[in-house]
Amino acid sequence: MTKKHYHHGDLRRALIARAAQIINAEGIEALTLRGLARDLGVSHGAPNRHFKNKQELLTALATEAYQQANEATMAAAEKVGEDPIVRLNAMGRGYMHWALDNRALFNALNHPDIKRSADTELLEAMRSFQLNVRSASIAAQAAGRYPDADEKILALYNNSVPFGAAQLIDHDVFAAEVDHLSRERLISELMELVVPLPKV
Amino acid sequence: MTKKHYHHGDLRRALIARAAQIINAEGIEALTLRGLARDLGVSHGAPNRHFKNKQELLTALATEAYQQANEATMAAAEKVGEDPIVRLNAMGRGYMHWALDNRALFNALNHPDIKRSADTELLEAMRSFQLNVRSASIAAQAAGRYPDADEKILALYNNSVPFGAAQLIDHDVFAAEVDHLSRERLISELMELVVPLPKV
DNA sequence: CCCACGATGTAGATAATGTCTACATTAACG
DNA sequence: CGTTAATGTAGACATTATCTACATCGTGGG
Repeated sequence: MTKKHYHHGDLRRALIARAAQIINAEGIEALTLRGLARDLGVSHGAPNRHFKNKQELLTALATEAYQQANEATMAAAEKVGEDPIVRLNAMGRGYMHWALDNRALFNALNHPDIKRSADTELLEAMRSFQLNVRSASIAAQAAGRYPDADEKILALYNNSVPFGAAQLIDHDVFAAEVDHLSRERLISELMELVVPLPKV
Repeated sequence: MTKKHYHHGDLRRALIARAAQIINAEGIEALTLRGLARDLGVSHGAPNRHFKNKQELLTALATEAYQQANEATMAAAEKVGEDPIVRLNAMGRGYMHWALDNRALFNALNHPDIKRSADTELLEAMRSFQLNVRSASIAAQAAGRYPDADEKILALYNNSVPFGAAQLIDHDVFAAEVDHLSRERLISELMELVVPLPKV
């Protein structure tokens, strides 16, 4: 058996990971620092060494989530090449896939109580993601998509669909739909409504 | 001064109203039953007469929110007459206006921790709202909007934009945009991207 | 008219939590 | 190899959710 270290090794990371699980499975109200400590086999005060309070833990969790979402979204764009319209479409799909594959983090990212107490690092992560989406939106507009629309409204629109749809699916409002259509097809057809791909 | 009644009068309603304020102002973690009791000048045990536990209060709050959102959305449709496409557009705008005018309730409605513990009444309110949106979506499709799209995906799409956009605006991600464009114009132009109104 | 009874509010107890503080152990590094 | 900062422990305290026994109210049947 693994010997008991006085020091955990990477308690900070373990706390964040376990917190994501709990929030996803039982909600933020069921998340307790003492419970986390118990689950990880450390004393109830240990988490305080890494997070001054519960809010700080939640903020760290959201930051992690934003960074992952950003990476997944941009990676999806890189895969499809240069066409700005194809890229924007791919970003929406990439975001949705990430959201549905990482529901715990996705929920953290959207949690109103987490955003409320954002620190500098989280704000930076949010800003970075927003900038990427906005740039892609502007590039697609330059390539001929909705040339007359207000740039800011277009960016809001582009955000809203993957963001809103992933939540609606996650919250089971559209659970039946996801059962019948394959998820891949659902996401593709949905994004086709927002950013139609050029006919080849 | 008002005399102190032993009985509050309508404590249940007062609790829900105050809870909405707290959640909106300080988050769900700051909401305590004892705090509510203090604010309303009753003993710490009084809320238990109306809600067996905190979850039950939150569920009641979300039910109220869904009913209001439903009413506001359908009232907006009624105002614009019979054309299904005009109605669908109006519903999106009506929903967004309600959401931004009632942020406390809107947040309750979207709160992942509230949906988790939905009871029969809340599920019914959610279902009713979904049915209304879906019917409107189908009617618009019959009137020629996206005739070839899958009906379920279309409904998801129609939901996602007002739902996602209202949250993005509320969470301050797009706060700057709302300052510069008037809210009315923002909502109209956004919905015009989703459900273009017929040229007159 | 009144009064018994259900609805509503009160007060105390208990277990659990967040967070603080003083102390213990360890790892890293000159 | 020893010092020091990082990390973990244990106990204290105020606050909370929730239960239970009791108090007060108002209302409808007699």
